[in-house]
Amino acid sequence: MDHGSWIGDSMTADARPAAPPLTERQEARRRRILHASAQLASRGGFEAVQMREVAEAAGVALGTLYRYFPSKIHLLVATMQDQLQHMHTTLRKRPPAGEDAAQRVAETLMRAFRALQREPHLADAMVRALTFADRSVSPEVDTVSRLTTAIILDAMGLEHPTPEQLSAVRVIEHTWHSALITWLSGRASIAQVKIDIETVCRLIDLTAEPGRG
Amino acid sequence: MDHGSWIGDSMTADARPAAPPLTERQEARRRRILHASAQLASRGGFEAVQMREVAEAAGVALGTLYRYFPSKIHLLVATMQDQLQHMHTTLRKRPPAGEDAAQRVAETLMRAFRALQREPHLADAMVRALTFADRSVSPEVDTVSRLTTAIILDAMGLEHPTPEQLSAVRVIEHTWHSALITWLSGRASIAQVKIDIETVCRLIDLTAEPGRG
DNA sequence: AGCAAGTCTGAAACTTGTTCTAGATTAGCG
DNA sequence: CGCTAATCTAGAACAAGTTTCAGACTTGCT
Repeated sequence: MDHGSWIGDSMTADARPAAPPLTERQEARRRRILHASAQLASRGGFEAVQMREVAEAAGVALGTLYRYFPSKIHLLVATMQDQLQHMHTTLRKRPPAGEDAAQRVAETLMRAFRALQREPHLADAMVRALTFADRSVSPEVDTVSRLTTAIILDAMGLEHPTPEQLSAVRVIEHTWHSALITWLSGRASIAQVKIDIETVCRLIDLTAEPGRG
Repeated sequence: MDHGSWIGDSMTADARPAAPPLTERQEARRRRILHASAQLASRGGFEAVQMREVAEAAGVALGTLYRYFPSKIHLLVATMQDQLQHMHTTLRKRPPAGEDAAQRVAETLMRAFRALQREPHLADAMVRALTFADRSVSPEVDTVSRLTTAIILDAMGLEHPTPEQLSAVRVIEHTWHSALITWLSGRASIAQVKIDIETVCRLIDLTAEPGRG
């Protein structure tokens, strides 16, 4: 239940001193662990990411794995953070081309969705971990959430969103996560996820500032 | 991984013969189990619902518990089904009084939210189980989803919703579940959940049939 | 180089969800 | 009532996440 401080623990709030800078070998270990995690997840989803196997595949002792990531959930959320970062840079290269903000956001999310479809097991592991995470993972989940928000705001082309627009973005994120869950558990089709995304994106029109981008 | 057929397994599809009718003692056992589950969940949330403890509190052997509910997730989803049923009947007694459909839905969901706030640990256990459930629990999760849909449609006062309206309802459900998650994990305040609910309910206005209730 | 503090390893132990087994109990039926 | 199949019980066993520990290795510092 209680995890002490761990390697890479930067603690956003000022509760603890800033992150200890990682040595090169530590950085390499961290990367190997995340890579192993993503690899195993790609094979068999959440259940296939077994801590002993991750440790072995990363060439690291079990105790060390737990020092870097204090739980399986932490590990998978960090994996998602990693993947999202990739996606964000990829998306920045080819921004969506839609007419209005709603279209661009929908297009962006559908692009992300297609990427997830290529690795459905990985998506399963990451999304399940994200929604299952309890309070002890809040800072990490929050980072993921901020990244997602940034991606959506990018697509909207907004620098200084109004509170109303931020609400719409939050609702879009809610829908995005939950729609993914229903798809992953086989309760909704790809087409249905598409419809839901397009539906929720219409909220953006409701909050558009007249005479602005 | 593979659970055989179990007590109370009614199997909506015609893959298996219909539900074996439960004897009185079996019905009583099932109730005791669900009661124990809710009780333990109310104390300490998801983690506090431990299968051995549930079995003991229900006065039933561990193997029997698993015969009635093939996994902890199944048990908690069934618990949620149970609670939702109560809520539905309660809500029917005092229908929401708002002017338009969006207001009534928002009011209904906020009422449900307040009920959950009274037992936050129970809410934690049920909602986490619901979103963590994998394909093997799809039928049960689907039942919960249909119940939720029914509650929302009740609030809207619709008998024959259009496909567009059903999309809106699905998006509202997505927001509802995901907003609850963020609240439970301490990443969103009660006020923020309220705003998100009200925001997403504005979608209803977008899909209102002109000249109909 | 040589020491102190911190880190990593390998292996065992512990926890809780899940499965299995042998025998006792119960339900349905002639 | 007495039989048979299904169900229930107690308890062991197994699986995977998590914790712990003694000893080896690194790092930073002088």
